[in-house]
Amino acid sequence: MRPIGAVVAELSEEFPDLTASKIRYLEAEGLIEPLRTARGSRRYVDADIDRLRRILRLQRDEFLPLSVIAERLAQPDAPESGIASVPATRLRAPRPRRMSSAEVAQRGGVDAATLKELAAHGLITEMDSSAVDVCRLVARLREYGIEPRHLRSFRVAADREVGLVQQALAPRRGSTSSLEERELTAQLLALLLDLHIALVRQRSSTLEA
Amino acid sequence: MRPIGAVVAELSEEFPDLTASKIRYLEAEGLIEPLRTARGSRRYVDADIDRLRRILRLQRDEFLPLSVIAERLAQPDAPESGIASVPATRLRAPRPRRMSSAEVAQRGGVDAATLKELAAHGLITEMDSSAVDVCRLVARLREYGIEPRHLRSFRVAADREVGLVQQALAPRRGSTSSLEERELTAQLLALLLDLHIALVRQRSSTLEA
DNA sequence: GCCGGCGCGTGTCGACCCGACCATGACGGA
DNA sequence: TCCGTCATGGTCGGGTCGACACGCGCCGGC
Repeated sequence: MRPIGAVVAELSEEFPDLTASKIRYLEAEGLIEPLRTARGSRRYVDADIDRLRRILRLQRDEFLPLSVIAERLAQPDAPESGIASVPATRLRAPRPRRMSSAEVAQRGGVDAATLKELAAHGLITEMDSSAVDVCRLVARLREYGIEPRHLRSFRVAADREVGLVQQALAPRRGSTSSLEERELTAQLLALLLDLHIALVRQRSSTLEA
Repeated sequence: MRPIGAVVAELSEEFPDLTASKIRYLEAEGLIEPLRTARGSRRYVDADIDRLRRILRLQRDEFLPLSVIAERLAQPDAPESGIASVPATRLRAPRPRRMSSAEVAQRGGVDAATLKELAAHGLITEMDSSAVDVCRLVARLREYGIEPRHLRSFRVAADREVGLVQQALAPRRGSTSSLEERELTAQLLALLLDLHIALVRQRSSTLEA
């Protein structure tokens, strides 16, 4: 139950350039609706502050436009903890381009031996643009002392994840168009990915203690 | 080696409202620099098209402003396939709030029995806001016939992922500040998450065939 | 009397669209 | 062969929309 100035002060630690003007603007756009005193002065309760903080984070960290933020906040079943859902479009993604293993190694910034190792551990199954991603990530992980052999469990996890989707969609086989099926696959994968993220976060927060 | 109209036509399938005007604008902003004929007409090679496609995807799927897109494309070790890196900020995230299991069940939209089942399978270890996320995701997965018991492997995967980070950072224990350490943890987790995503994508693309 | 809050109008910046106007190259007809 | 016209592409300047910042004049309370 605080006036607008107090809100700015309270949030100015995390958002130094927050202004009263901006808060009023967000209200004008329908993103928040604080109480009003009899005189018309705005009063904010804790829930308003929470919502405001979420809005500002989505802006700052994910660069979302206000219209998208409004939608996202309107969906009550979206994850609430600051981890936004991985948009399905990112998994729907482009058809990967096939390339030679030499090209994969070069673009991925690893040598041929590493590439072989990755293939041996099942981390790379196809020589295409997704393999390039894997190479780059592996190269960066190496800086932290993490070697390809430490990553075998990731292969297993990915296999299971995809397998689960296949299994879940098996009953619908043939009854839907291939377009719908791709869409469903992407949605399910996105959900599972979110679950994975949520679990990792849960564990890593206990890790800090 | 095509003129601007051909580029628009080529990309109009994925980006129906792409215009020549927009492509010129992106060039003015320094995001692409096509070749020029002697007369001054723009000519685009395959690499330009690839880059353009990446720019447009980052705009459409992640709503990034052009300035951020420019930075991201300048970093050569970023994933290239349309799956952008999970921003570390999303894992750095807010301190989870502790709550009662009743509250978790209510906010997560599941019943007490389901919650117990999730705890039994190790999918929920703490009663806090991250647990709410897990509940919501599980509830939605149920619509596809995926039950908590199918998700045990996710727990294992998350445990290993966090364990790997712990192990990788163990040698630095004590030598860095706890702030730096949190930062490092977040970065490593983000990298591993990207790897997970890349692997899933690799597998799901072969699945379509 | 001054500070914090109010609404309102104007200004700015990013990301474009659009129209004016000009240059080129291909085509068909006189 | 020359001409008109059309499609395509170029620059340039102005207009729009979203997301604000800023300043104004005006209140009410201490």
